[in-house]
Amino acid sequence: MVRKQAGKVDIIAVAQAAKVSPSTVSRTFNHPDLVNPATRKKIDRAVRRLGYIRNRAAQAMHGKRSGTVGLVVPTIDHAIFAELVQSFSETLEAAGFTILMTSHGYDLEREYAVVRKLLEHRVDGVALIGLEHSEETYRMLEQQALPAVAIWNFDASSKISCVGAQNYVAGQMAAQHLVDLAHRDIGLVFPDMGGNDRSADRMRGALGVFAAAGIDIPETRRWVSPYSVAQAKAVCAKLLVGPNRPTALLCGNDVIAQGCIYAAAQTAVSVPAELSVVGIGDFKGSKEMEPSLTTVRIPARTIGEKAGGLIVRLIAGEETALIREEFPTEMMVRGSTLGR
Amino acid sequence: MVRKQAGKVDIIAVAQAAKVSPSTVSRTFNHPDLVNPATRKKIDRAVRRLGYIRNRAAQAMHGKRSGTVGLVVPTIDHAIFAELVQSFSETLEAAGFTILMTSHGYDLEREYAVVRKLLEHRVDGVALIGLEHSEETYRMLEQQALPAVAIWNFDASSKISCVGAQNYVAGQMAAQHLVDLAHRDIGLVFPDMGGNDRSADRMRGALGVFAAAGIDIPETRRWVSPYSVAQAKAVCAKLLVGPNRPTALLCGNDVIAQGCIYAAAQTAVSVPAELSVVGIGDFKGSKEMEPSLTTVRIPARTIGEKAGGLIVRLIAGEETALIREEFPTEMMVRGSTLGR
DNA sequence: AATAGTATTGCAAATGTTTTCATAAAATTA
DNA sequence: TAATTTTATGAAAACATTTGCAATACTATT
Repeated sequence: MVRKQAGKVDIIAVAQAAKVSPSTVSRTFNHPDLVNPATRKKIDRAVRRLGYIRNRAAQAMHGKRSGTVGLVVPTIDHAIFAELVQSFSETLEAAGFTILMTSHGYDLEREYAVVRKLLEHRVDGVALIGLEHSEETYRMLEQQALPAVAIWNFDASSKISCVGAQNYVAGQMAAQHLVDLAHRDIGLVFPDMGGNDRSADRMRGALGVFAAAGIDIPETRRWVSPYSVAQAKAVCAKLLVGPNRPTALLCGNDVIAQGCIYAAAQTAVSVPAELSVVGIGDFKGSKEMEPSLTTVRIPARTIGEKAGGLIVRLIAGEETALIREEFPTEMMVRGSTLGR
Repeated sequence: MVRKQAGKVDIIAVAQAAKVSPSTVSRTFNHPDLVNPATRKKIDRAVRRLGYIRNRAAQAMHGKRSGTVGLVVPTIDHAIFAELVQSFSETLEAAGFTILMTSHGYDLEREYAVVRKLLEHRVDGVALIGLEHSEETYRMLEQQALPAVAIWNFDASSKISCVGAQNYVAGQMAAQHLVDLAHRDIGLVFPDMGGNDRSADRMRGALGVFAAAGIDIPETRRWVSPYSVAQAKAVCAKLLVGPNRPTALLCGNDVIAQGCIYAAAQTAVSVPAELSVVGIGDFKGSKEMEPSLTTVRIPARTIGEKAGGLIVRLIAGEETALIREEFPTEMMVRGSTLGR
């Protein structure tokens, strides 16, 4: 008697049930046009009856694509990445891919490890957030000759394909807006910059504009806040009490800006009359809050979609060179800022 | 001369480079204690020099686990799922798994298709959101005897393991709070209930409490809003104008509640003096907004973590029965509600 | 020094599929 | 009706690993 693990339905079991060879079953899946409709029907029935599910792992061994794309994010739990990830994965799913997602919590060493793990799973391509990655990560990607795209940042001299905006410019825009409104005493509230080139670029852009306008931002006017409404609110609440407060706050992103606006409400500082607040990102809800948030729009959905499309093309081999797509940022002037 | 694809480094190439057999290389990875430390070092060097990356697909063929867990969500782009997904995946990554994530946009047919695709990739387990799934999906999971857990809802008679809260109770709590505050003219703002048992359960719970208190909520006091601050704000702004408005609003979740509060600010209706607003979920930021949102807390992080832990145990075979873990909801009374 | 263990290693079979090549059957043409 | 082409199928090799078994090389024991 043949030993037959219950529930262990493979292509051979299907072949036996349908009284054909395994090759034919395989063909029904991969090249249906090559098999007789009648046979196909028999096989379909057997597949259904046995509850057979193809084994992509075994397919992947034949140099076939695995049908997966790796996505590496610092964390999903940020409004902005959620939006990005959603549009990126929608695009890829529409093209028949499944997303292998991992996060590294802004730790570049861990990023290397997770990318490596993705490669072990033989993903057909990888997407990373930003352009700041360890040498090792870049080397590995290059050596494996794997389609890779960096999402979120645009850099004309990036080592891998990228789809995104110039955070540097976003920082400039936000700063310029405040300068245009004649603010001179400006506070900066930014997240920590370790392993986060987005933030660093924005800060650089902003400082450049301020310097050009002859505005100095001393250390005492710079605050660090994690990416969290709660913590940003706490940080801002502290800086807003007392008479010596800035007339405007430039925040590293919208979540921090949101925290600042709530802090102002809490401490009865009127926005925008007494304090202008500008964010960066234009997250969902920023426009709706009261007062609505003045911010620099970075088109997350579009970027996610385009990045998805690009990696599909890269995998299909339709695109072979290094591709860089830039999406412009846009100043969204709303209710949270006012001229001096 | 042996044909040798450049960059095609497999275990055999490593074996040759290290002058051992492929078996030994394999063992260095899977049972390092069985191989001589000196040999191991040789092999390690070869691996490093050649940039070899193991092929999990090939491993998975030997009945070994794939090291992946499927996660199926309606969408990631909701604050609440982001939090859940993050804590779930952190737990799994810590246990060495990689997440295969897909979304279905609240379409149960599509859900079946994506779960099937996950099975093709031979995930070691699957996690789904909620307990409302198609018959086919349940059947397939059962037939494949795959570790599966439903996250978010608790139901004492669920067909698969579940880790979550009772949305029914959450609805009750929110309603009871308003009843306790002596509100009688109450409006309901809920998302559409198709493919979304969470919402439906909350609504049922709330209506039960109102009925018991002798409060009727006519059709004219029920509004539907998608899960979006912007749209919720628009819906609420409309219902708040005019003299005939309810004294309290019970919202299907915090995002909608947030929209309502902004709408009130926009239309100069004072919260909580003129209008009480209660949400469900206690998302990040709900506590910080001004006024802070009264809501029913569903502990997303904890649920995500526990669900992750459970599926790990299920996969390891440490847990074999159907497990159901309930996490209690909690009424968070904050600034957005006031007695009549 | 002989024996019995024990630690290492290699060989070969097995895993679930795809694909090339060959063959058989059917359809078309002369 | 025979020859030719086309269509449909199967056999077997290939893919990159793991693992049971057997063989060999050490160690410890007497």
